[in-house]
Amino acid sequence: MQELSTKYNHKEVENKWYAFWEEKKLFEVSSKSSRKPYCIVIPPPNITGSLHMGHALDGTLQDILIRFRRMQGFDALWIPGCDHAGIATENVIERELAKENINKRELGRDKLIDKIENWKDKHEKRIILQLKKLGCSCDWSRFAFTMDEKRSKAVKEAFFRLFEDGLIYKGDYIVNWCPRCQTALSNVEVEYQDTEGKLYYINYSMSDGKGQITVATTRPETMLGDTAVAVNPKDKKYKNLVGKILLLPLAKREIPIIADERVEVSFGTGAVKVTPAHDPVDFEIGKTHGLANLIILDKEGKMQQVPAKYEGLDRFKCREEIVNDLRKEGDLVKIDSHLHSVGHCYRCGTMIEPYLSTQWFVNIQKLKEPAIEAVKDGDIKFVPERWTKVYLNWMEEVKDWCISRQIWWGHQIPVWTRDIELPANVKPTPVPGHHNNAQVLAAFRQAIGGEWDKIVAGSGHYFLSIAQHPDRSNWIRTAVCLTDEGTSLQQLLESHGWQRDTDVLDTWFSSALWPMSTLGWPEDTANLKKFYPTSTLVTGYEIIHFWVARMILMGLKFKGDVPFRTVYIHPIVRDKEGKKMSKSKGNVVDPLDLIDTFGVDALRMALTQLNTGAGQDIIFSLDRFEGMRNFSNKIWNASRFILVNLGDDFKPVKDVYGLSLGLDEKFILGRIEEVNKDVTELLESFQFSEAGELLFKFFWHELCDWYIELVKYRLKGEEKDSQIVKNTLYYVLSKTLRLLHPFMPFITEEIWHHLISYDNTLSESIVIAQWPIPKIDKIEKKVAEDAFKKYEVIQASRNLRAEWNIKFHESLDFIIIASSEKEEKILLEEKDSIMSLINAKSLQIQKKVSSEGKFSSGVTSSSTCVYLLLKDIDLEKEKIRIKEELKNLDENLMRIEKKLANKDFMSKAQHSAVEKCKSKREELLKKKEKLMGILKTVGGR
RNA sequence: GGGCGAUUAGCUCAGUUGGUUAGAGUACCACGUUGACAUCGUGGGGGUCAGAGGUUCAAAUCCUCUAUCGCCCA
Repeated sequence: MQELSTKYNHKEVENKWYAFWEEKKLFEVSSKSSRKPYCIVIPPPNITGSLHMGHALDGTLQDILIRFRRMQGFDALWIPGCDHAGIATENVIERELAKENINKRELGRDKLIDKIENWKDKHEKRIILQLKKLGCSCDWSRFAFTMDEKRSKAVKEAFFRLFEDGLIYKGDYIVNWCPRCQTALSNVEVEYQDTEGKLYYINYSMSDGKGQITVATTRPETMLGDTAVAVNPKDKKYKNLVGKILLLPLAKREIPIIADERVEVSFGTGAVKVTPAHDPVDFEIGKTHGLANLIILDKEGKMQQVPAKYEGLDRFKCREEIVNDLRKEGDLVKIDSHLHSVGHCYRCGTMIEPYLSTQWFVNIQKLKEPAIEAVKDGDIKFVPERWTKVYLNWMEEVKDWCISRQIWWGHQIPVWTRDIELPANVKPTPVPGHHNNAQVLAAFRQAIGGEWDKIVAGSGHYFLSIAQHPDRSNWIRTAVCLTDEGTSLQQLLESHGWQRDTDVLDTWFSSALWPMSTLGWPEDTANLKKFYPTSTLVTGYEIIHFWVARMILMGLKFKGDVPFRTVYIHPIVRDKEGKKMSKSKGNVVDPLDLIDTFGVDALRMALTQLNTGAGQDIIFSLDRFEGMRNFSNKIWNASRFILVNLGDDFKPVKDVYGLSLGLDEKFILGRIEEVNKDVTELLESFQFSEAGELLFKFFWHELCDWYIELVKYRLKGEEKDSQIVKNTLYYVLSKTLRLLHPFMPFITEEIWHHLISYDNTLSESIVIAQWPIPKIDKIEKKVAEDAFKKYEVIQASRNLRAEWNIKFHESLDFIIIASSEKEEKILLEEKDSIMSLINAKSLQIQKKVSSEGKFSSGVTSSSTCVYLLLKDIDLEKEKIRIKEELKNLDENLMRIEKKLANKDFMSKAQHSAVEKCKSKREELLKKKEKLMGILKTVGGR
């Protein structure tokens, strides 16, 4: 037996085992094995960042599940990977370029992508390293990236099929535009701040000069783009005005008054201006009412297509001008101050501009039904259940998914378009997607010089969509979607004037395919057959919409089956003030720092316990990490104690239950079987914190505080007895280590390797050790009851020592009077171990004590009396002490008597509740009697 | 505006379908280094379960309202 340090040194231990696991390929899973599949795909961290506490929690929970299932004998496959985070990544690189005064447009698309790829390789390595540091047992041979070849293939295939089915279309959409960064922002990149703004009340006059209506707006400059004024149809004060025509001030353009339910009656005057091209709600209203979209701002936020006076003005400057002019014309009624939430660019802080642009969409309305049914029918289960509602609410009201982004880093949309003029006598097909209109097709063929057939002959997979040109009659817009890039078909198309769309797809488009694409889809692979649907998805609630929902939509569409059976939703880790951690706030905690300080096992255990059942957000606090570091040390030292005491020659028996076990053995063995059963059930039902806490309590407060303390003296005693103790310790430790392993993989592996020296049938790594099977038939309720009687006597004795401030090393004389024959028998049998734990010089177990004795006394819950003999006892103090206890007991007793005196309780309460109450009363009465007796001998009444 | 959730010890949090004297980690107090562990041991103090009503024999737990805080969607 080598020397073991008295302190657990996590750094030494952690460094060696991950390399060992990798070398032995313990995490790699084959699709050919016949074992049952259990599969998790990682929610891909994005390569812009390093891992934060959220990832640490996410990774820990997934790893617990995977390690648990692997030990249970499943083919437990955890597929790792990263996503390319289009906008965020491109922006990081752009910022780096900006430092060198380079603009991405000068650099060009290809060179920018080269730069990003270099950067990506570096960051991807770092993320992998971090996941390994966390102990994540992923199958690294299957590492996937959303833009690698296989995943790209999946993206193209999915896009093609959706396009072919007419589920992808191009349309107008209001995006969040940053006039400074010159790009559209995704919703998550917009930060909303409550801002003290102004509410302007403006009079719009009727075109016939009869009357007017007052509208309220926070952005008067956009009035130049107004195409209507809207009121709520339920609003009585405007009922008669709906349908009337107004003359827009300053622009002097005629616009109608319309009625729409989306108008809030209580906002301003209840009448609002409608600027469809510059406000998301107005855009929706405009669509309903067929209003024109007037785009009056350019990409830099300057006015355009407005009266010459305002043309080219910055939006804020223009606001001043407009307000002045309205005032001059007498159309400005008043200006109120107004608090509202305004979106700002998360990178540069510029106020974002809702901006109308043409984007690609997936028609979700046609896909969502099965995604709703799957969850309603229980094909997919959310844990905790309450997230089901969040998912369903969103899915039921889902809008079509805007999948295009005006950036370069991502999957470029595989569509080539060309506009073609038709002969005057042919009418274009109005609906896109139908290229079976013979007349149009014929005309189309003719229009491109009869070369179409030549172009497409034997040139692979394509889909041609023809639609009427949006602006020119008698023109068509053709769009060809391809499944492959760099083909001869692509070259031919391009040489014939087709141009590829420059947009790229939303990162979530590729992530949505992740559970399939990581298993090889669209190929019909053995992996896909074995592991799809995957078992569990573990992720935070903030991406239920972004990701979980879309994976379900895509899985059902392309595989006809859900992507996973269970979605485990965990909370967000917040800082100590409850704020979300973010780089810009500077409140992030780096898990690697915590690992360095406390050890990764402590970090994992702490996160597990903080991730409580209710799914409450986790408020970061160091206490728990410290506590779990201490726990690691406790495990280390208890194991060290056991190993040292087993000695070098120990050989475990085959069946510990075949030995003649004492009460303490029976108790601790019964408990480990129980814990074994409970931890298994808890993990199967995703109750991570409960499982972790149970193991913590068992190890520290049952195994260490009781069993190990009780048997210390026996290890030095008679050989036959010490063998029983050693075998029990060995058995319990070996089971506990395996139960702890999913939570604390490193320390358990380290100790496991010490156990291997005693038993060469143990697996070469705890990673692949069999999950222990609880021997439920060995759990005896009576054993626990008996053991508790003994432990209570010990506690009572310790209590007395503490009351009189007597140090433990002072050996003392004790007398016990058992409350029953049965208990007396137990205590007699257990006398030696009781004496060792209370450091008794002598211990008499007798029927009664002499009334002249000088002792301090305590009574256990079963009314066994423990007497500590003292030479110089302060009888007054002892009296007060006993009286105090009696008072306490009386209060208790009164409460119970009151209950039992209540007729309603006796007649209506469950029988078991009444019985429990009665036996409690008996217990207390008996105890009271003993205490009274003691009080009498002390001389008090 | 719609929805979801929270409020329990100084701090961070548990508390399954109502029935314990309401628990844990941490902090605090007293005593203790007895060879597994001071990252420890033994013992202890500390809570009107946000507030008000209600249902019930019985409420931290179920219902309603109020207050405060947080999140999501619009």
